[in-house]
Amino acid sequence: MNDGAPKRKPGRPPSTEARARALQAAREILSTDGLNALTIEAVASRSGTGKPTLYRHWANALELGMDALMQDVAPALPPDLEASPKAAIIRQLDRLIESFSPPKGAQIIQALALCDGGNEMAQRFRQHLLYESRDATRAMLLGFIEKGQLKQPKDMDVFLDALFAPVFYRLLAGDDPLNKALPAQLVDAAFAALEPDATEEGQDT
Amino acid sequence: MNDGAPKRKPGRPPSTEARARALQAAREILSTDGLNALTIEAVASRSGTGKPTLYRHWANALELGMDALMQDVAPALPPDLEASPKAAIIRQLDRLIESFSPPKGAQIIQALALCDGGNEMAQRFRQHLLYESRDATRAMLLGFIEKGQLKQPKDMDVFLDALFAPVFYRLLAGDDPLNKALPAQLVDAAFAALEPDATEEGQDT
DNA sequence: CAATTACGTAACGTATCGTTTCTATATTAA
DNA sequence: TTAATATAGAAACGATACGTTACGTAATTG
Repeated sequence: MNDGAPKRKPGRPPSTEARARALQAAREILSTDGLNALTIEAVASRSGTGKPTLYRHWANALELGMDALMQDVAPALPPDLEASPKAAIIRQLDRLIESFSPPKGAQIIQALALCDGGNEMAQRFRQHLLYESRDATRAMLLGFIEKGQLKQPKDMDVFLDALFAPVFYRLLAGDDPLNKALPAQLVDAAFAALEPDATEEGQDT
Repeated sequence: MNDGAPKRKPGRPPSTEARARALQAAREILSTDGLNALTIEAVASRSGTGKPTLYRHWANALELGMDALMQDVAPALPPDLEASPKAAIIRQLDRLIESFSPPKGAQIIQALALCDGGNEMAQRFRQHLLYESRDATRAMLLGFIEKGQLKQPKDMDVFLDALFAPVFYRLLAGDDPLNKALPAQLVDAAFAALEPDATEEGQDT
């Protein structure tokens, strides 16, 4: 669109450095004092940025916090159709759980619960945290199904929920920290519903 | 224990009426203005209760809110071993979803995300909202298993997560309101993992 | 009645909010 | 070089809610 005309507006340009300093200060506050301590004034004083500057970039402290939290969440893995379906999904879930290591996971849940939902920042946040890895996994599953390596689940969304929802549920409950074994358990349970015949699992008892 | 001695302390007893007025005002504020608007001062002014009195009953506005929210959540159904396993579970989930009808569901999620987790109120809240129906369902499932009407899931907690986690996940995501069809979908998906042989469902295609 | 305890009101100091005003600085356009 | 423009950071503002205290009143026990 506006490629040939990198027309810069007159006047002093916004300082990318001030923005970066603010985000860095926010990440530090999050890691040590939590989301409740992340106030605009705390970030301003810690980063040496003026409050009006912060309000030019973010509508309020929560949006700043969401921005900071997103920086620490690894992007979803690209679909990997070489591995086995189970292994590929487990890798996606592992990646997700890694990004939610304390104290980040609880803070992300808090931000998800607090954010408005209507505004643009909240939508980016949800997309990044809830749907990116889910969508990548969906695409991967469709690939496996097409290749005949996977049976079609009755309802894809319900199937994906069985994989992803427990991760967030446990963060929300808070009692039971996410552990490394969870992804394999979830995948096993979900796949059991897909394999009424092929008993590759030795499911005696 | 202290049954024979209903020993009342000297002095004016706490007013149960003031407490009830506060909870009622809190419920009204929640239903119209949301959890963010539920401040101690708002409840005080609306209910005619003094702030010190409120602070005698609750440590802060969030705890008051949790107390108010709990009043609107129906208790879990008692185990029902007469119905079919699927129907009985669906009834539990229906009951749960009913309690989460807007705007309550989102507020409950918000309170779960915000509450400390360590303090006693938060534990009661989680027990009431996350675990009561889950525990009732677990007991019911064990009953069905004992009667031979249900196959034992590989991991009971993962199985219960497949039923309950998606409900909270969808509330957290916010995009996709809870609908009446969800419980049956969840139960179908979860049971698919249990019935590699007994095809009581007509699962063709 | 005296002692005790909760009630509601008013006021307090603190924190944070989001905004406004100000001067200094950086950048573009003439 | 100069004028115009827009951001930077500092300081102060009024507003809201916090959680606490002091006070006089009401209710209950002994």
